[in-house]
Amino acid sequence: MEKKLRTKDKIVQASIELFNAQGERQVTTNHIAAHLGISPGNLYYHFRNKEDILRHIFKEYTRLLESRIQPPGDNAEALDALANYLDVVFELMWRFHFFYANLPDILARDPALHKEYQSVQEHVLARVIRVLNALRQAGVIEMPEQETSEFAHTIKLVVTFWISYLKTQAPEQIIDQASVYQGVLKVLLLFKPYASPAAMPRILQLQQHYQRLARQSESVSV
Amino acid sequence: MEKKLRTKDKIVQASIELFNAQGERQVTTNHIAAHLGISPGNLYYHFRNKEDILRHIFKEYTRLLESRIQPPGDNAEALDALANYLDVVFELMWRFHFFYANLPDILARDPALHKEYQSVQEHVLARVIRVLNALRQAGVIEMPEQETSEFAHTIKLVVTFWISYLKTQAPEQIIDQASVYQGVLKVLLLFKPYASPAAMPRILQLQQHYQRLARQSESVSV
DNA sequence: GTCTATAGAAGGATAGAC
DNA sequence: GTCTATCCTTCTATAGAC
Repeated sequence: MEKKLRTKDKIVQASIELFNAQGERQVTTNHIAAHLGISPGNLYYHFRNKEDILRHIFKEYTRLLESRIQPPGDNAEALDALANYLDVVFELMWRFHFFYANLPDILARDPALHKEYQSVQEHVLARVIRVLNALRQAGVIEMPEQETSEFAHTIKLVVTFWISYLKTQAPEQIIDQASVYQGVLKVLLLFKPYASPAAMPRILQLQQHYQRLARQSESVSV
Repeated sequence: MEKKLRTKDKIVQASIELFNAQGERQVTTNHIAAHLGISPGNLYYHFRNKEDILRHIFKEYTRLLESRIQPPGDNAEALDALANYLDVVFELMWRFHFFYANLPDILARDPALHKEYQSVQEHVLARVIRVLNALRQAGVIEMPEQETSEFAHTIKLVVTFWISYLKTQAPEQIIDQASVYQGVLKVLLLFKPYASPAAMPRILQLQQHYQRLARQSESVSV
């Protein structure tokens, strides 16, 4: 929240910016330093190497994820929990989209980061399963209980690689916030065939909500 | 089919092998040359650069894809067309899994290859839509017509990034043929909620077929 | 904390002899 | 067609002065 950032924080913020704009692989430590008007030596005073920067970025990502997602105890309304999950996940996906654009590559280069990522993903999977079970119990979806876990994996796959899919389909890598939100619609589509007739209006309402957010983007008509 | 391969073909074959085993990014032109016991200079006599090799590999991939997939006119049985699509796509995915393991990265480095890939993908999308329409007309699935295209994209996304998902989830990148076939099961799961009661037995039968192929792998229990 | 200068390593690619 | 030798470029990372 402070206006004055220490150099270390400025490096993290500039890295996120540059990675998102040009791709993580394209941006070197020298580029980051030049962008900030500092020397490479100074950057290496604050971080051991580029992986070290990436780990800090991931920590920041995790911190935001955990702070924004609804606490598990909050049983207000099953569909609200789903919307909250989608809101949080896709907004962070937009803010850190460089990470999702080349996930296997980034993880393969740093086993320590890969481990951390997996540990976070276990929590995410558990949360998705919890949301699905709540939706079943609330009568929103009709889904065999033994399919829940598999379905949760499918959701996670679609969410995680939506950005990558966009990049492989689009002629240029024009990823904007609206195109990211088209991914939410893809996830909702997965739910639709499971929706109970009674819950259909609410699902359609949710769909329209995200359609508005995704509208601005004509980049990909998928 | 010939036993004697020209050096150029040997380079392509060795590249596929090494890329699959160690990842495309990790394998340099020098590695490829050394593996074949030839000089780097010799390799560069046959190929302008590494991208040139990758383009040749992709051409080989495309050739196999088109030669094995059922011709569109063949209206024998809608579910057979689906099985044929899954068989061909996942078998080739296994043989060229390095390509799928880092698709956005590989495509981002070579705009020409990206264009070719997109052109092939358009054909694939059209084929998937044709299969879906055939399944609807045969009464195998019940799906609103206006959802078909979106659903086809979802299938393509899940297929394309199944390998990447495996790599992000598994502790080590142990991709074997059985784990690749678990992706077929994920795709079938997408179909299940749309299956008409009458067709369910056939779908389950297909599911069991691929479960046998996927059985050997305990690497990931997703 | 920050800078300048530079070492060091890796990979891609080419020249020229055979 | 193939080899040896080598250059060029890019990037990471460190040493040492301020």
